[in-house]
Amino acid sequence: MSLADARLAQMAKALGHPARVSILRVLANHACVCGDIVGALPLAQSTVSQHLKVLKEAGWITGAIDGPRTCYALNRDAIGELRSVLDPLLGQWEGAADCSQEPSCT
Amino acid sequence: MSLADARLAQMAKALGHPARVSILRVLANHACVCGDIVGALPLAQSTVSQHLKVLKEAGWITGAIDGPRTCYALNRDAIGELRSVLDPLLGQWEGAADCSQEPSCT
DNA sequence: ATCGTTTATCGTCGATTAACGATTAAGGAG
DNA sequence: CTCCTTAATCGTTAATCGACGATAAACGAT
Repeated sequence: MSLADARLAQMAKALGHPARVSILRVLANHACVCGDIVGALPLAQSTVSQHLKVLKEAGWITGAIDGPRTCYALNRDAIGELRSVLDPLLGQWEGAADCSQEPSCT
Repeated sequence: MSLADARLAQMAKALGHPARVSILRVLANHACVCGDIVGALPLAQSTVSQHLKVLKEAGWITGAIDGPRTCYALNRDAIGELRSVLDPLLGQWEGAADCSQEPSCT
């Protein structure tokens, strides 16, 4: 229930949709497009806009207004943040007790 | 839309709830408990059971039946799988074009 | 000032999720 | 066999999500 749990859950939740993973992949390859994402995905413009909003609120991307369009880019800080939150959890993995050898389970 | 996208989304979606992150943390610390998780979280037994089911279906944990109880453990393979899917994506990050310097955005 | 382009927001609808209590199923202990 | 414990499942309810079309807002160009 820690704050880190909530933050990790927020980032993971934003990742938890195939369309949003695809969007991140598009942004990783290309530069920062916007309406181009609509062209790259089989989704309506409003739907893509919604997904972008979710990703932005979770901190995965940034959006810069550029005239009539908005330029989206990956947020590099998000990587570090994800790793800093995920690694401690995954690090414990390695040393985690194995059920089948634990007396509490047999 | 690749298969990897769907898999990543599936794992992330399962992580995308604070209670499930907490459950993973409990399993990382302790050994593999089961009803103990109910005691560690402010949730009803049926709710915890549901979350465990989600985590198991996503491959995050394994469940071994042990008499009248079930012993849950972190699935070590999940770490590797997550990393193998996530790292290539995050790796592209570093080389991703920056919006503010791209001609397509100015 | 008006038009066309681009994106965000609104309203809606069906599907899914999260939570709970109640019930059922499976074993171990007496 | 009968209790007791443990966990999974069922049924329900409220809330959230995902998708869409339609609309509105912001801006550049004519």
